[in-house]
Amino acid sequence: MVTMRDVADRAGVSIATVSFLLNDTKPVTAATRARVEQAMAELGYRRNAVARALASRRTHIIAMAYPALDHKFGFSATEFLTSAANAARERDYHLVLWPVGNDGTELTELLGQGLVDGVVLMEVQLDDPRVTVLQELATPFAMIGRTSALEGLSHVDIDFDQTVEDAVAHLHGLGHRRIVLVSGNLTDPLFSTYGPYVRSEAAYRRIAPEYGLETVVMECSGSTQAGQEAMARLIHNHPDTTAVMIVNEFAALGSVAGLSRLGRRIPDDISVLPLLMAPEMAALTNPELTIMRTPGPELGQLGTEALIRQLEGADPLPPQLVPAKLYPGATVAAPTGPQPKAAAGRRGARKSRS
Amino acid sequence: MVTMRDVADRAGVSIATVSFLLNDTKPVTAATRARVEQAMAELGYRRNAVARALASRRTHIIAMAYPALDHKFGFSATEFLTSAANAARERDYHLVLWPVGNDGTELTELLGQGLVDGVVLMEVQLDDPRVTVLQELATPFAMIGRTSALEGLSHVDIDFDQTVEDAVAHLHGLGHRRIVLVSGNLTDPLFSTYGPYVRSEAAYRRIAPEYGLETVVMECSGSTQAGQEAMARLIHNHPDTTAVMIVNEFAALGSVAGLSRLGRRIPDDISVLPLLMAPEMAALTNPELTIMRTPGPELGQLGTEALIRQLEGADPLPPQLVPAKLYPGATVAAPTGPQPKAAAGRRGARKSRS
DNA sequence: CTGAAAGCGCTTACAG
DNA sequence: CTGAAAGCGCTTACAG
Repeated sequence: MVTMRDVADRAGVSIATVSFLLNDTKPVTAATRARVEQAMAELGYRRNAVARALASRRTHIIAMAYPALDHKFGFSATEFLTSAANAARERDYHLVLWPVGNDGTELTELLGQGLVDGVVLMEVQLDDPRVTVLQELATPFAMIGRTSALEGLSHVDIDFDQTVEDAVAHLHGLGHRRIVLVSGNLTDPLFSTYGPYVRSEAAYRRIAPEYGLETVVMECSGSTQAGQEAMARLIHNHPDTTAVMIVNEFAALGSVAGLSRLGRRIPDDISVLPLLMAPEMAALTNPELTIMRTPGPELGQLGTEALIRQLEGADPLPPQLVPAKLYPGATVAAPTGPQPKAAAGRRGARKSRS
Repeated sequence: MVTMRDVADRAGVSIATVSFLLNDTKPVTAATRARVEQAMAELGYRRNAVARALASRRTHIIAMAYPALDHKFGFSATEFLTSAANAARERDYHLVLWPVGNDGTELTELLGQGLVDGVVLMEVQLDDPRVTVLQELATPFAMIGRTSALEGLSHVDIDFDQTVEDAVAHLHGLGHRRIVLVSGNLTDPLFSTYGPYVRSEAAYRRIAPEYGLETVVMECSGSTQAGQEAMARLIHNHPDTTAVMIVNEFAALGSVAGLSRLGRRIPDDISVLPLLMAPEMAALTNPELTIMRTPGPELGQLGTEALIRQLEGADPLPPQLVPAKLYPGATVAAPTGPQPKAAAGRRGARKSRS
């Protein structure tokens, strides 16, 4: 292995000088620089990351902590992960993947090893024990998602308000007046404080009335099976529904299969609009889904960037909320059947929202 | 930060003794052990991973190198990744994710940093430049997948022969005599040497005749769109096909949609059997797919295990080939239409393969 | 069974 | 602008 010592000897300088040049931490004359750079090139020198980490107390490794047991690792999670890994690489950091429980004990254990400079937290609960752990250990971190209490916490997240607003506006504009939201299974303690469900539902309950719409929220677990079953309940309990918005991406896929099996034509009889989904997944159904596209690549990048800025002492990245944007497919269209009276009578009831 | 020095002082021993005990590398008397362990507990000592790495030349970090640009990161890849990350954690290793190109230049760059003990290679090409790089740098590695030349290379992979054999046997047993294989797009230089396509096709060409079947191989890129289009060609060129086996998981999903749009009933008119797919994906179609289930969790775990054994100098794990197993769904059934003469005439032509 | 000491390959005050 | 030296927190021959 070629060390800094070797380079210094060949260039006729001290190892300190090599280090200064390498890190651009002190000025070096052009002549010295040339000699050192030539020596490095000739020897094929590569700076040892471990030694650097020990001496500088900065490993340039960040961890992505995701609660493996509790959340399926779907397409969206994959987008977060790969974009975070790429963003880290671009900034000369490494990303390690830490599958940990939601309770923070494993996180404590891992952080104790001193291997990482900071942590990107995925699938954040409204009250997340991992946040407490990180704060107690004074470990820099950024959240992809948000706890309820946020003061001073670095985070990026989906803008659920804007996403739901855009989705409702789109459907309403097409003429839909019976729009149901399929959210999560809030009786499951794990998901009753899961941001995407809670925030989507809150946004829907606030926005739908502004459009003169009745609010109907259905609970549904995050699996294709559950999504399929939910559609049977929907048809039974809310037969006049013309459009369904659905939060979980797996359930959304199941809903299409479910409606088809129940003999409902999409989008002629009913429109389906997932609120959070990756395009790769949208292409999997027949017809291809119209979706609100999860900003996974953006958020993975932003979350990583927010963390690295903290680590480098740069200006902090302000919290960013990014909406899911409409990504056209073939499951949303104007309703064709007769409009329910109540809704029809409310046309124009939409409040101005300039 | 509590260091080994602090522990040693409080226990009244040298730091060497603490290290010996911690690593179980030299015997320590019960009395000494008790004192040291108490000191560690009282101080909340955690061994610093970076210092250990520098002194021992073993970082306990392994990298998963995946060619991000060239391969979609689908469900199967996610299964490999998460199971590898879990396996690493269980053995007290960390897994970093390296999105790298297929050509090995970035890999060289990253390996030079000395951060990882070894590499798990994903999406291995038959002739993979990354393998050359790893060998030249004498970096331990394990492949999930296989190059053509294998002597001495640690690897785990799908058992394509067994998988295709099982799939053909299953379909044949149900009465199918016109079984088409939809493989990859071999005109694309990147995929003409991609193991899953090449090996599936080779296995099919070898096995089908043993069952008295005519071999028909269709090319198809790895997207839902391509899978859909391939079905139009299939219906046109090979109208008497009763069953289709399809390698790529995205194309497989598209094929179901494509056949439906073309008015073919699945499985009444035609059976569909993907050769490599994750169950989460199989649930997405209507009807739900019968699949050969990719052994992603097994292979991710085995590949990681194979690498770690090399690193620890344990008995090497022999190369493992794991077949995809039949995972029942609703897209495979006995053919209902009239059997084509040629095939019918060959019944019983199956060679004995005891 | 235990310890003193060298060393892993860097970074970083400190001095000049 | 450059260098000598201490130190990061461990592991590991070597000696006893």
